[in-house]
Amino acid sequence: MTNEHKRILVVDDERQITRVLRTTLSAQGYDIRVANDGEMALELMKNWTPHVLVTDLAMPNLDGVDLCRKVRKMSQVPIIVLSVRGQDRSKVEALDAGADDYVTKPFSMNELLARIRAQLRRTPAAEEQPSAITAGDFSINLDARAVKVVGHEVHLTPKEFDLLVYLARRPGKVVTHRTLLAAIWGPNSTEQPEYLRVFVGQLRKKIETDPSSPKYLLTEPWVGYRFEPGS
Amino acid sequence: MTNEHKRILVVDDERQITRVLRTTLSAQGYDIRVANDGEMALELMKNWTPHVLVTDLAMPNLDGVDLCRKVRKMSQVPIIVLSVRGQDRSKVEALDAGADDYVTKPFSMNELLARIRAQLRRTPAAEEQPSAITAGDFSINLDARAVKVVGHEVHLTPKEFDLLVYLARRPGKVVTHRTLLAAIWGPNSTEQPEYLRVFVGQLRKKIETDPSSPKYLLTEPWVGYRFEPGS
DNA sequence: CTTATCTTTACAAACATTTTATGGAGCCTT
DNA sequence: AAGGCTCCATAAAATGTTTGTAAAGATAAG
Repeated sequence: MTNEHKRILVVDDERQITRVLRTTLSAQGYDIRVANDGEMALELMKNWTPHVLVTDLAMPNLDGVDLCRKVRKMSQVPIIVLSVRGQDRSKVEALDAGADDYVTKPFSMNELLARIRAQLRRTPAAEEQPSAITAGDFSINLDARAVKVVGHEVHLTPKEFDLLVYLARRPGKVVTHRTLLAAIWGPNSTEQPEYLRVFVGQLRKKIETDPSSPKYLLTEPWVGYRFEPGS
Repeated sequence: MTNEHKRILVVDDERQITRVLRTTLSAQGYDIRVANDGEMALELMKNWTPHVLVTDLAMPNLDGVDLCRKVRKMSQVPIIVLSVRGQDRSKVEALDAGADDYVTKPFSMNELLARIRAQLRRTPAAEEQPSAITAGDFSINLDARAVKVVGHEVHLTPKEFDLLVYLARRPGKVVTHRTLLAAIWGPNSTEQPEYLRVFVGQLRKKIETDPSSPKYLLTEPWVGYRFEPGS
């Protein structure tokens, strides 16, 4: 099994830790994203649906235990908790809150990697879980490839769908033409930005109420496009 | 959730340990059986199919790592390894051999109990495959390989049946051509998507009221097919 | 040998994508 | 302020691929 396309969300407020984890895990071929607190992690969960979540216990805003509880309400993703606290009370609390594993800091990176592999191994059916992106007016069911805008279902062609999903996973962020072309049409097609305009236009016709003054799929002149999920 | 009827197999050659575990786990309401080495554990596995396996690493006859490997060939039961060895090498080896968790001795009983709960939580009813699928207008008897659509029985050939069942198990989800071909015709046949069209056509002739505008077996152009059970 | 099933082939229709063309909006130079 | 330039939006034609369907050949079971 390759690690590619396996997404791991790392949650920790200490930059030191997140930097090391990002580097090491990326080197293993995993797809990594980092959140600095629980709130941020929950936001990311909605659009990015990682295959494993690795989180610290002590954090500002929303601590690890509460994060576990909230995540469990929306997902079965395996959770590995990292913490300096070695008492059983902490461990029991975290595990009963929904965590699947608890590793005490300082820990060996090899051990963490093995534990991640063990968690990934248990969920080959990860594909079976309905994955969806819900944000603002949008609800995108990745399995059914169905898109709903304010409750109204629209049908998209493959490229349109890929384009929307790519943007919807990065709400509010400007994505350059180059990046979009590379993401949807492959890295060799970054020279002709022609299609992009056409497809953005078609997508707008399907998802916008008034395609001539877009609300969701915005143009960032000279740079690229940006997706705003609305309300 | 009650712990009753949850079976835990404890494997350790030290009577001291097994006695404590048996007492504590039984007090929690679990159903316990003990094996004193790996061989014995494998024997027991065949007839008793525990919900969790807790095993020591160092054992006569068949050690913990080998036990993991052998168990994994026949079962997906969660395995928790107990060991005095705290080096990452041991941990990595055991986890990669199929263990789901690794606890270093001495350990707190509360922690072990929490880890057992965490493992049990992940496997609710994963095992049982229903012998029939009923959804919407369809009723599929997997044993008899018989299909009824709105009460009307239809006869399907083996491949047609396999195709329908594969799709019906994932209602609403788009299944790619590649996946379908691999599932029905074997992983080597993903290059010739010819049959698929033909079989989908035949299946439609048999299950759809109007095959030219399908209602149940839908095409997702450029992607694959999708099954909707109707009403 | 007959029958049921599976495989292969061929072609028109349906569809997504790519290409091309046109008009407009904003920015810079003069 | 006017012209030239680039970038953006849109429509529509051209291209190429995928899909539905029928039917003929191949294979296996009884």
